[in-house]
Amino acid sequence: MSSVTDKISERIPSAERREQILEAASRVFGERGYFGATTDQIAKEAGISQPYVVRMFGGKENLFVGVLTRSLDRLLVAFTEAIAQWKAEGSPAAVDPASDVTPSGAHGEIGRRLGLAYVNLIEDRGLLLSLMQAFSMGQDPTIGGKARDGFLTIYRLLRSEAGFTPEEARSFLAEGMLLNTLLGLRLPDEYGKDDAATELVECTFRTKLQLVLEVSGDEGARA
Amino acid sequence: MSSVTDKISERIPSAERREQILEAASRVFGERGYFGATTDQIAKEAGISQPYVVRMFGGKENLFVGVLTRSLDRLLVAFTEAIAQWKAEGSPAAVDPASDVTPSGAHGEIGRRLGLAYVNLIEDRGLLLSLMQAFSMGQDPTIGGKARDGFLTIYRLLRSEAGFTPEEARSFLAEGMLLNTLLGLRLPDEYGKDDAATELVECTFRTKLQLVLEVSGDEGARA
DNA sequence: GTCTATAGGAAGATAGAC
DNA sequence: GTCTATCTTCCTATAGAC
Repeated sequence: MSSVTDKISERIPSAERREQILEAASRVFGERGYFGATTDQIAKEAGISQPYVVRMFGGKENLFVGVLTRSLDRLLVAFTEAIAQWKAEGSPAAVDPASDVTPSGAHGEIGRRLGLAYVNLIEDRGLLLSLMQAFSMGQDPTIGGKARDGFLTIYRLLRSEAGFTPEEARSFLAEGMLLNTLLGLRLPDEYGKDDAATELVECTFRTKLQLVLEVSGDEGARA
Repeated sequence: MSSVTDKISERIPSAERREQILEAASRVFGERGYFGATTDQIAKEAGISQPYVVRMFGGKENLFVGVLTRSLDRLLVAFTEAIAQWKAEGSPAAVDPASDVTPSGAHGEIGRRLGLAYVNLIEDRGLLLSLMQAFSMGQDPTIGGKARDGFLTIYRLLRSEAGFTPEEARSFLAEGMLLNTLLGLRLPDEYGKDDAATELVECTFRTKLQLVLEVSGDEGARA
């Protein structure tokens, strides 16, 4: 059996190893970005050697694309499920545009469900942060295209499946991008330490405050 | 007089040179992020040698902090001016909270003015993108703190000077973060090429479409 | 104030053994 | 499937001349 001090990792199927690496990479890329992250940090996080990481994915860029693809897939799945469930429970067929004016952010019940599904993704440490990192790389020849595609796929899903108007979709995405930004800033770590930070975090994460603070704390402890 | 092919740059006051470097750095950091940008790229962009960039700021990190500070200053100035002008023209002393429910995003006239001031900052190529990059570096011991401070300063300004409620401030910031994200994704470059991209860009930048497309195009041409 | 030369140190990738 | 050793490239920072 393998002990913690073994230098050579247990021999496991490559598919499984691949997934481990993607998870580790998601966290490290999320923390430090594409350029800031090193394949060595990712390897250590995954408990294997640096060359193995590179060999498995054929290079750092491919690995990042893998992480991005995985993150987008999970996000799409989460949204698709939320929409399916909403429809199954009998969604208001079509909202009268004129009456669809709610105080903060418009979009009704489906908006609330999608928002919750989004916040729940924080549990997958690194997912939203990796996405955010990718979304700042539009200029990159390889990554930029994938990032735009993914973002637009989400937009189309909101428009056609969730029935959002362009305004509603924009507003919903905006909330998501703010959430990403607060995570990127590590503002949840300031909760209780700074009045403005506390108010803003509370106001943004109301529904899931506990989750956010726990996850944020974990990350702080490891760094 | 100096010709374009001169190897040695014109001798100019250090304050002026400093500003040139900050401008160049703002663009490069905005494009590639803190880790992705190299001091050499910045030097080339500024038309001077790499060691001079380092010497002038004492290191890459200090340079980034300089860029961040400059960006935040300009943003604060723009907002402060917009608020001052709004107040001078006789702002509705205090909005009745119950009636302050507008279709897309709440916040009334002052929100529109601040939003316009924000979009206008796109003209300073690199400013918003550098900010966005900084906002994803909360984990960095040096930069993270400055970034959080800056973000919270904006938040406090919105709350106390512009009279926003927490909800309004959050909603306003969210719109800003979406705008940053679209710029980071280079989505304006897709305008007219993809239906979803066109719709979203149009919907987000309505007031300033022309400006956005021009600036975005410029960047594309240089890359 | 500005440069050239270069030291010193990562970091990504490859070769090859087990 | 996984590692050790190492090549090569690139980058920040320093030294020192003009």
